[in-house]
Amino acid sequence: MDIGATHPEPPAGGAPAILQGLNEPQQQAVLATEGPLLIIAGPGSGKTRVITHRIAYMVGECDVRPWQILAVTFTNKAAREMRERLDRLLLSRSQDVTMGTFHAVCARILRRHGERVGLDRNFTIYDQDDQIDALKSAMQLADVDVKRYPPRAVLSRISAAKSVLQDSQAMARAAYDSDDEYGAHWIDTCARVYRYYEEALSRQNALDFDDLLVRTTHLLERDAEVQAQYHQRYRYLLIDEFQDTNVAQYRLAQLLTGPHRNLCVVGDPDQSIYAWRNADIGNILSFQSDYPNATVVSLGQNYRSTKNILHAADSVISKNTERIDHQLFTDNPTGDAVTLHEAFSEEDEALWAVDEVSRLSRTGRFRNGDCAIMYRINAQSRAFEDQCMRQGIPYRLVGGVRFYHRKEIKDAVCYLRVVFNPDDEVSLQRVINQPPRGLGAKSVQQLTAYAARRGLTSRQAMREVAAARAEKLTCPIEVTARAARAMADLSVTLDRLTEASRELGVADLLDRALDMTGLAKHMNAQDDGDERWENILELRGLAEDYGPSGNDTPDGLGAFLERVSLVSDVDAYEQSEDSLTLITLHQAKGLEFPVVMMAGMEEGLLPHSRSMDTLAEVEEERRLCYVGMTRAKERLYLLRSFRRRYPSTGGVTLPSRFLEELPEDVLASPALDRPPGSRADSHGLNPSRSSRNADVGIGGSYGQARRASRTRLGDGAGTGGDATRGRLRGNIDERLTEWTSSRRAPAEPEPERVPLTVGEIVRHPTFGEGVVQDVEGSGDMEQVTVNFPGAGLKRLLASLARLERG
DNA sequence: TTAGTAGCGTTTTTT
DNA sequence: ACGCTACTAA
Repeated sequence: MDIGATHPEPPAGGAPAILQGLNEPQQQAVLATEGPLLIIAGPGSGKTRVITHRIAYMVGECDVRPWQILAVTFTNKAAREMRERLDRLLLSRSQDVTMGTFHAVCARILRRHGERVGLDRNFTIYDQDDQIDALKSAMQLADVDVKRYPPRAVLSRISAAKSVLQDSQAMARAAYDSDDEYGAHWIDTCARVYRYYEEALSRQNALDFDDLLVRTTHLLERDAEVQAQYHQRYRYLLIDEFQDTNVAQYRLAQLLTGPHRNLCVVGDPDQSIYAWRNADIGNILSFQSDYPNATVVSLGQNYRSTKNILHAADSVISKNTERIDHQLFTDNPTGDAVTLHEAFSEEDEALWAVDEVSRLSRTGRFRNGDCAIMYRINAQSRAFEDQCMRQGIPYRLVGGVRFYHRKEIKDAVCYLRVVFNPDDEVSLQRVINQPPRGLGAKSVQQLTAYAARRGLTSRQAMREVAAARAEKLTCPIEVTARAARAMADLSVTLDRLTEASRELGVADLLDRALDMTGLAKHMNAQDDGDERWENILELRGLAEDYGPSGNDTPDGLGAFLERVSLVSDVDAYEQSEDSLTLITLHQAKGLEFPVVMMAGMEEGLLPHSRSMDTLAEVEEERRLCYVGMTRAKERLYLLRSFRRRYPSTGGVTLPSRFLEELPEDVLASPALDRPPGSRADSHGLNPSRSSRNADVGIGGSYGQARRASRTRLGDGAGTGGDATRGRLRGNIDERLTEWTSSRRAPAEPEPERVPLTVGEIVRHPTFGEGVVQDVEGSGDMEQVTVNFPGAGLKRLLASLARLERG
């Protein structure tokens, strides 16, 4: 608590320059270098600045060596940005500060010391697709019906267990101890699959994402020597985005923190948006009880957004019930009103948004690069991409269909993975008949069955086939002569490639692999081959940085594959200067833009239909909305479309409940000011609209309607609340009004809901059948706790959840 | 037994 | 507009 007394060597001669321009709490956070520290940092509070200044202060003023600092970030991108900022403060010395995600840090530790817990250095890292593949095989072995137990659901249960460091035995025990027979059976089944899955991954010398954390934790727990080594090495630990860490990560942080207890965590409960990935906000509470004497600093002043934007965001987030109230304030100007625009279709939404961006850049006040369009799901990006291409607006799509998930990339990478780790079953299965070489389902099945009987991996079995063939003996596996030859050939090819990997750089190895396996030829023969080949070339460009594997080269094939698994952010490479950013709300965390447009502010999209059954889910969606809004510095647009081709919205949409939570005095709704006639012309439901050419955005009635709204936008005056509400209620084209009102605003008051009772059986569209365990509140606030055998205990808002009495 | 195709159902967020 | 399954032709 008494910071001045604890930090080493208070600088002589007044305040250090590094504190210049920081407010009092920020200075406190920078100066508290020794001991545990918790920083609760609201959006735009200069958190990144505080962290980098803190590191710079430690190195510059406190005699801390850069390599003694470990900074854990949420994404690789965040690490890169932190390093760039730090570079400016520390110059070259920042290169010695270790930065990266938990997963990257763990991978490094395991490559180095994994052998101490029986892990081969050449382990493969399985991503989610690989996990599903491996899990399906495990379920087959465990004789579990994939129809009744969807692999995704099972995997997510297993992942939840790993996130709290529970192994299959512990999970089985938990199922056994459970007094709920129905749910216990489900968990027990998962635990059984889990055991097979564990064994399979261990045989294949593979780790999934969760394993990276779990295995590193085990390593540090069981090997005091290694743990002490890291305590020696890292004297200062820093975790950013602490609200998004899971239990395993927190445990890991504690293990890495030596007796010095120099653990600094930075987070914001209101920006916790990864609970679905088992992030546990309880970590913040745990930290406070584990380190009762921690210095706590709260950064509440916002330097990013205008008063209007902050007010709007605060008004939304304050609707969360499970929340520690956290006051935000800003000295920034009031700024422009928040703009609400309601389009008729997703194409119109995109047209309007891109038009608005180009209009803003014509005014000279903003550039394309100042603007970002944010959305809930990746599929929404398409309409915006189309519009950008039509209007010739340069854009940068972040994430999207992930580069490494494209089929051709995945195939090429899997070949390299098999070359690197011959026991990687998942990758081998994927490429064994890619390109088609006569090894169909039957042959592959025979191969795996033979391998299983003999206790071999498939790759070893293939070698036997090749050996038998070379000796002109009969094939040990019952397959056709053609299949036997194909197996033998592939086996020889892979062995040669493994051989070659010792002396070739990764790019050359890739070339040879593509050639020898026939993948290159196959791809070129395909219709969309050109595009695929482009992607392959991009991968090759990445591979050029990686040399031969050698014996202990740190930057060989292994490093390349690790990078491919852990770094998903390809677009970091083509950061062209002045282009519009298209990004999901999740990915936007930690970023800021002068102009932010949030698209698809509709029920079913935000909040997403798959995340609105429980109060906890809706509150996470609300936080997501809050994160998006607080990315905006100067202008915030909220976009919504009346119609959307998205199954969960059912064609006609309802406005997001979060729009209703906006304060009325910061809104401007430019569409209101349009002359009544212009709308139908400009936005009409004419289906041929999509075929028109690109000049429409400039001329035509649409442009006029937009110009009419511009005057209103400029003066920043808020539109009356009633009018705004009226728009939300569907004060629009008559055809639509009919549709929407028939769906949304019943003429008669809704019939009183008959409350559910404990013990009643209900049916839920996603979770299936369950038993009501508890009922609280009434009316719209009626909350029920239901035990679904397939999904566990869920707390649902009865008015929201689509429950049927069973 | 394999390869190619037609039709099916399906769509969150990501280290 | 996407991938997976089931079917058919070879």
